[in-house]
Amino acid sequence: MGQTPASARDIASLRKRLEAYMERNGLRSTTQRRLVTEVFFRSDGHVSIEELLSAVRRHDPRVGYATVYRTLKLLKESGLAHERHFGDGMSRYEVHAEDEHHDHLICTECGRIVEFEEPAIERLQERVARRYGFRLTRHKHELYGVCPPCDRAARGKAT
Amino acid sequence: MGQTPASARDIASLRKRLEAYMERNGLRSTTQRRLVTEVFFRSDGHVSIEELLSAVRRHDPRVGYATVYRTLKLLKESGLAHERHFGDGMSRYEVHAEDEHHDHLICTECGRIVEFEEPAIERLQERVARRYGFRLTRHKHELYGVCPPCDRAARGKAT
DNA sequence: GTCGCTGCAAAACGTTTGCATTTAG
DNA sequence: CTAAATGCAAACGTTTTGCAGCGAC
Repeated sequence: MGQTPASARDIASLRKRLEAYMERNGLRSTTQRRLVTEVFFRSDGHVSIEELLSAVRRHDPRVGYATVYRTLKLLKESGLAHERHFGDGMSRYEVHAEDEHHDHLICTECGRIVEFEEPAIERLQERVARRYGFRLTRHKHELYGVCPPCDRAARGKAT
Repeated sequence: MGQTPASARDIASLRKRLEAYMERNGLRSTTQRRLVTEVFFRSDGHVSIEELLSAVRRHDPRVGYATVYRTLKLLKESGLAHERHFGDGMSRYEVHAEDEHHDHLICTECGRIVEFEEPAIERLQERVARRYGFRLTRHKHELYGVCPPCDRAARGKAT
């Protein structure tokens, strides 16, 4: 599923896309940038800047906040990362695989994030947009609720 | 439609719900609180704190930011307001009519917000949640795109 | 007279930016 | 050598909070 880190083959392709983008824009491949992007590509799920930075710092403790922010901005611009806001106050980032698209189910108890795809919903969205004459560019669809383990725990405690 | 201010009857009911909530919780009905809530109930669409505060200050210039924030927190907690985040960096609030539910189409050019309802999508959401065993509590569904006037303007300029 | 509320200003939060220094090309 | 990238700390915009004084009940 989408929660698992990108495979070796995927990472090679991500690296390649990034290099192409950087070359095209006269950007430089620095030690820190390589480190941050590699850690990001291998991360699973939906990382925050904090999480990313502390993972990066395990390899090189001198890397600063700003570099991580700037590198993720670059990844967004190059289309390799998606920025998400799940209402916990900070941005989270996930690897953007060229083709695939999904939305999210979020557990309000433990913060677990599950990805889902539902083509029927996508089609209906297009219909809604057409109804109002909008040309759709993107969307955000998040379902908030309680995941099975948390729900069991809650029911256990109550009564 | 949902964009228009609540009618006189609605406002009476909102006021009543708020009073009940305040009484239940031993809260006090102050001049500022009444002013902020009245302005909010009469507002149409999706107000930001800034917009709300400046509307409030037209009636009483001494009211401070903190009061508006605190009053909106109260309105959220009492279930009378919904907080929304459309990615422009600040929270927006809308009156939460007991029964009705809708989602949003947002124009990325001019910021226009259109509300929509699509029961078929709601049903599919439930199905997705069931698929993963989640007990759904709420959701966020936003479609971003270009509204008809902006789209026309864009096409006019190009080519 | 309580105790909750207000207004102010200060702090907090995640994020961005200016600048001197380092480093890739 | 030049221009881009780094790391730090300071600035940012939004939201929250501490506190002395005020006002509802």
